[in-house]
Amino acid sequence: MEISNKYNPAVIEDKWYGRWLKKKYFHSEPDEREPYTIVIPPPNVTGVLHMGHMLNITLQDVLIRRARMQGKNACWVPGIDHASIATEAKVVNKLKAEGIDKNDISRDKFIQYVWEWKEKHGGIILEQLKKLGASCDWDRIRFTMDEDLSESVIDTFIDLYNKDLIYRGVRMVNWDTKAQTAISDEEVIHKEVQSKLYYLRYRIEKEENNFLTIATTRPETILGDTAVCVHPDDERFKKFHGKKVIVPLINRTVPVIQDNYVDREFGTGALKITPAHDIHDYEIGIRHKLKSIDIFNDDGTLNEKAQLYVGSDRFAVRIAIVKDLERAGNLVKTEEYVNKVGFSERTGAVIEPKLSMQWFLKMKSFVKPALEVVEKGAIRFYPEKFKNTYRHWMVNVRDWNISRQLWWGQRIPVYYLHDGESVVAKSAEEALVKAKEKFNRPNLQLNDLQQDEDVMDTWFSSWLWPISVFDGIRHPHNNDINYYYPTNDLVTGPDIIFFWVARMIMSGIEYRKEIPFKNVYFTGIVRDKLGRKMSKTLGNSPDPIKLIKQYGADGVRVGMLLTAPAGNDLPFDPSLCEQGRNFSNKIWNALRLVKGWKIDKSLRQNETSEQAVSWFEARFNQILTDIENNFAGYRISNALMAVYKLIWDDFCSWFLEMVKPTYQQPIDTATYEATLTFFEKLMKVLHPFMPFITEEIWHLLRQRTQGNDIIVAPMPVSGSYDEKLIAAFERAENIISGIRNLRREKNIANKDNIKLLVKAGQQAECRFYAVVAKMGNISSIEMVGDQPEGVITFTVGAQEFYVPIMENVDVDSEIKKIEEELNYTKGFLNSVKKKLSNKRFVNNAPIIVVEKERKKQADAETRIQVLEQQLKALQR
RNA sequence: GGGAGUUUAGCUCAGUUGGUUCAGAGCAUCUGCCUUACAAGCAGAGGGUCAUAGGUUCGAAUCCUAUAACUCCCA
Repeated sequence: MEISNKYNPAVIEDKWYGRWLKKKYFHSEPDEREPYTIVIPPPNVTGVLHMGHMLNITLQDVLIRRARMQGKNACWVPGIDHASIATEAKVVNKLKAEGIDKNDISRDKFIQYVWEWKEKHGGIILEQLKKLGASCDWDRIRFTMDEDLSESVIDTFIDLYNKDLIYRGVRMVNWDTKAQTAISDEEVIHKEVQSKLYYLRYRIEKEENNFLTIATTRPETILGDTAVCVHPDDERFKKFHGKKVIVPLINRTVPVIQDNYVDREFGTGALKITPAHDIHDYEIGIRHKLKSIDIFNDDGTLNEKAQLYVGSDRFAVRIAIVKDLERAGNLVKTEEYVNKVGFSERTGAVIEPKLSMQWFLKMKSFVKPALEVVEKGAIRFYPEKFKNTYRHWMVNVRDWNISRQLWWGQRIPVYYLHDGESVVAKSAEEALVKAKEKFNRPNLQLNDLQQDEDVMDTWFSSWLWPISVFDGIRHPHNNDINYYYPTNDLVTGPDIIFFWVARMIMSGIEYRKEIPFKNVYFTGIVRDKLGRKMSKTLGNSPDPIKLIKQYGADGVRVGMLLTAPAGNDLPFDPSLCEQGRNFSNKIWNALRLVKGWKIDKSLRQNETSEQAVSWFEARFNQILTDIENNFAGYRISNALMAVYKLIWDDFCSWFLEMVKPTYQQPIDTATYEATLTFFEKLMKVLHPFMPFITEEIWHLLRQRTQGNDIIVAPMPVSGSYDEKLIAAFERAENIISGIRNLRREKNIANKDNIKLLVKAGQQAECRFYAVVAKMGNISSIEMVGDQPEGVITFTVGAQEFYVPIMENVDVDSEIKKIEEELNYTKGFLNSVKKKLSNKRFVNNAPIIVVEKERKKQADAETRIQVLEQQLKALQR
């Protein structure tokens, strides 16, 4: 068989992905097997594949493929979410470019445009996932705006409303002036910025030259001031108590009030109060029954209530008003100042605290059970440290603002009458029936009802995801939800622990009385080499599709996983994928070697091969146990590293070298069969990590019947193994390494065979001498009594070995070598003796530990004896 | 301002309830090899005061206290 000497992934990957799809291996239907379920964290409909997805998806694919091979009914549900703000912004911009203003078209027309956009550009990302090998059940793709999922969202709203958990009210919200909608607390990013602190003086009413000075970072908001506040105990301001001051430029008279909130150390100790535009001022305003003057329009420009600068943007006004204040003599001084400013996660706009009417979900009743399932371990977090973050948020949780002033999303199912009364219903028709009854007004018509203009937060769809993808909200007893829920593992980033993970736990308990998943694996955040988050604006993210072309999907998967332990940041360097590609190539070449062998059925298995096979059998089971433990603890990268070394070091470097027949010689059947079987097992263990190359090799190793594909082959399970055998082999490895060192030192080429003499004694025996002979190219191994003339020596443990050499032995260098070893061993012995002579150690330490030390002492002593004898022999 | 976490080799990280000369892995580096599967390779080697200072203990990378630096979350 001709197999190219470089592995070529591109063709093979497309071929196998196509066949897997065709055979429906990814598809799952409920049956009698144990289910294993993952729901994908739905990417944005607007998104394109980035490195974060690559990591996340690779991990999920590893888990799902492993479960599939373990005989479970594996179901990985893919999907996308509608990303209300981002998508709406995209479409608004697109329309603007075409000369269409959103405000000039109807809501229905706009939504139609969004759907068109979605059909054309949405969900590219899912197609890209296929390139990576993702084995999602593509027949189960869900979209948060699908009819059934939308209905689930509406039903949930109505249900929670009826349970009195949803309310509407005017609150201070985070206003995104660009998207012109409120956003939740979690969508605000606080960043430190360099700004200025302006000291402004307010004249005291009815007094000519008496002023009170305040400090502010937002001078433009003085136009909305309704008070100035000082600390009640602050001596400096006692004289102003009960007085009034005049707001500069607009000459509004406002009271000086007292409140403990004021930080006396900050600024001048006096605070201007603008209840409409600051959350703390808002609260003070309520306490002191202050008026609230909202001076901003929704887009961040000033309205007529500001009196001045009407129509100008808030940041332009800041510059202008400072000049005017200076001119009017109110600006005392300006200081440089670093403060934290909130930005919109979606649009980047500076958040404007704004009073507005919104819908909220009460969170309090959800907290206790949602916290408990994590605290008590019903749901486990990997790494565990995120429990702290979760707890902290839960304990301090605030009501969730679920309304958004947008059109793209599920519209709030509340219908208002002209007099402001309202009903909550699934449709206008239903609302009409309800309204007629509720208000006893049988003559009401459909056009007497006006539906709420707002839509719901996208996360209000996502929090139902593990339930709604199986239609478990609308039909709580259907087969799918009963079978697949709760799901098993969730793989996601720690950045959405509150947005999403916490809320799914809440909704799961509320609607299924059960947790939505058992384990949450938090991935690291993919960063560039300099530690910066990968982002489009920085342009520091490599194109995943290009990477796959360059290194193969398997190579990229390995590259992502090897250095990505859970929860740690992953500083990504494309050269990591090179390691993955090299590994593919290594495996490929192992295949070429094995498939190149000629088999001779008449040949009996030689001793070396027999030993090699018995060792690898044991070694495989030993490492497989490790791998299983790593999976159990979600140490996925450790599991991969273990297979990597098992294949590269143990299988390729040791096993294959041991059983490899000499050039152009045939191999016996028993060894050949054993080799193929090992190779097969290794490919199975590796398959979840590197699905493509393993499937290809699976089919090249042996003829397979229809349907005998590795993707559905049973995963090997670790068996017991002989630890003594493995230890004995390690000793053989040490002997071989001794021989290799000796060859290098004495410049004896590998192809020149040598003799090995073993000093007779207790430790002289080794069950792997045949292996030693082959790997060291030894012509014969003989037992001898005393050290013969003309040999050089090396020791393994306390066992001496001699190799006769042609040239004269360099006595001096031999002596030096032995003296070095002797020194080291004596030092070691000393430290052990010191320990043992310490009575408190011997009395207090566990017996096993003391025994170990005694054994060390004995071993060191015999070794010293041996070395000293060698030294004597040389010095003769 | 409040909270959490991190600090071990050039880089990324292991190090399980203190106990082997305990300081480890992968990559990178260096040396020697085109040895008939693989130079995308083989055989070797070097490299760390376990952030700092105290403490507990027979014994500390591991437990405690303080300090420093960094990261994240929240207000």
